[in-house]
Amino acid sequence: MALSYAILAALINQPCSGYDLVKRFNKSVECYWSASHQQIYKALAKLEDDEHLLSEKIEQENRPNKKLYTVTDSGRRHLQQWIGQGEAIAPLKSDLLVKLSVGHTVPTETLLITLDTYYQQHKEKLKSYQFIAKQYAQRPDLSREEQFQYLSLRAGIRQQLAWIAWCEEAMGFLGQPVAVRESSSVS
Amino acid sequence: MALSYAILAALINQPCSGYDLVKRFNKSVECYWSASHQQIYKALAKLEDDEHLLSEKIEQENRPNKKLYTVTDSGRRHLQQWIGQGEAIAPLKSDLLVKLSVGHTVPTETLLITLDTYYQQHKEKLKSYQFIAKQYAQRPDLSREEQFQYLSLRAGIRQQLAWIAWCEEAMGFLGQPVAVRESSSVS
DNA sequence: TAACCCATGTAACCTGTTACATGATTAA
DNA sequence: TTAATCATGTAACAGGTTACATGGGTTA
Repeated sequence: MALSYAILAALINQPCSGYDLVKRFNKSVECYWSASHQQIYKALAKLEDDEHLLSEKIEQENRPNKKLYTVTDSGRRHLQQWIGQGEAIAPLKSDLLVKLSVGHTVPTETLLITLDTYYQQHKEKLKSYQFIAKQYAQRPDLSREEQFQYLSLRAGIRQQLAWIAWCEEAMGFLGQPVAVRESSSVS
Repeated sequence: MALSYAILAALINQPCSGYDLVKRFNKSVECYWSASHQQIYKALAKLEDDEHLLSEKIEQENRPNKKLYTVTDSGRRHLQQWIGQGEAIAPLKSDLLVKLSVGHTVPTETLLITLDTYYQQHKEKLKSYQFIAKQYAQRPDLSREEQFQYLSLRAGIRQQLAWIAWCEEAMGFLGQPVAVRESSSVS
């Protein structure tokens, strides 16, 4: 359900092919939803069937043909009415928290190793978000459209910062020096 | 998959029936995973079948009988090896962010109303987390088991705080006075 | 007497993941 | 010549949601 809306949202900003959508969904930010190409192609077919999307066949030389998808008026209305709906927030689901909540059943060393794999990933993600954010922040002439994208991006950054801060708290609790690897080494 | 582990984690702390598990999963915190009773009963049956759980039939008067589930040695090992595994962090999926990223396509007023429904829910959730956290914080004699639960809870709190701060930022961006309803009214 | 709690399930459906399939072009 | 990119799909399966089912006991 939400996937269809995420697709409409992506295509309303920039029409493209299924293949390109997959990249936009899974590479970097831009999208606050994720899906496999199988899901996306299926959802695109459904949306076209429901006349929320129009596809135009683009013939190409030296590479496969592709379909360019554009949002119809009906699709736009469909998306707009969804935006107007307040929904229940998704319940927190985190395998890391499940693991930590029974941390007393495994050796501290094991926990630290596991925790660190999550920690590194959150730091990576933060870095890639901040890289994009910097490009927005440096320009004073953002369009309203871009301002909204920037705003959403800042939520992603806040999330990652929250996770990172907590990982460091957890590492501290586990009695281990934080920041051995790279961050905040003084001097 | 992760659901089975979440069940093992919950039952290792405190054996109980399927019915009670449902409550522990969905009421308040304690669990960092969620599931419907249908899912839980199914997963319990599977876990018992795989000998990670043992069930004991409890006969009751004046109410239906129930099954008390306990984690077996095999179940404990199964959980422990999972805890030792680092996994890829779940990609951020947020319908609110999808909505805001195309905020320019709807009236500001609509966005504010939608945003507020999420905002209120995050504040509610935070309040309930903090209520439980206070009980942990007031006691200096926490067991190691409880310390780990408290630690996990603090992650939930950080998440909610991050969402709340961002909602306020977004409301500010939309040019609306924040905190009309209750929070941080000075004097 | 209506609604809710206790307690456990089945069935149909939708969503999401993994594996499989094709076939030309281009870069290492 | 191996792997990666472009481009779009099908099929089987696992995970999750919604609806349906039962039936006594308690609370308003």
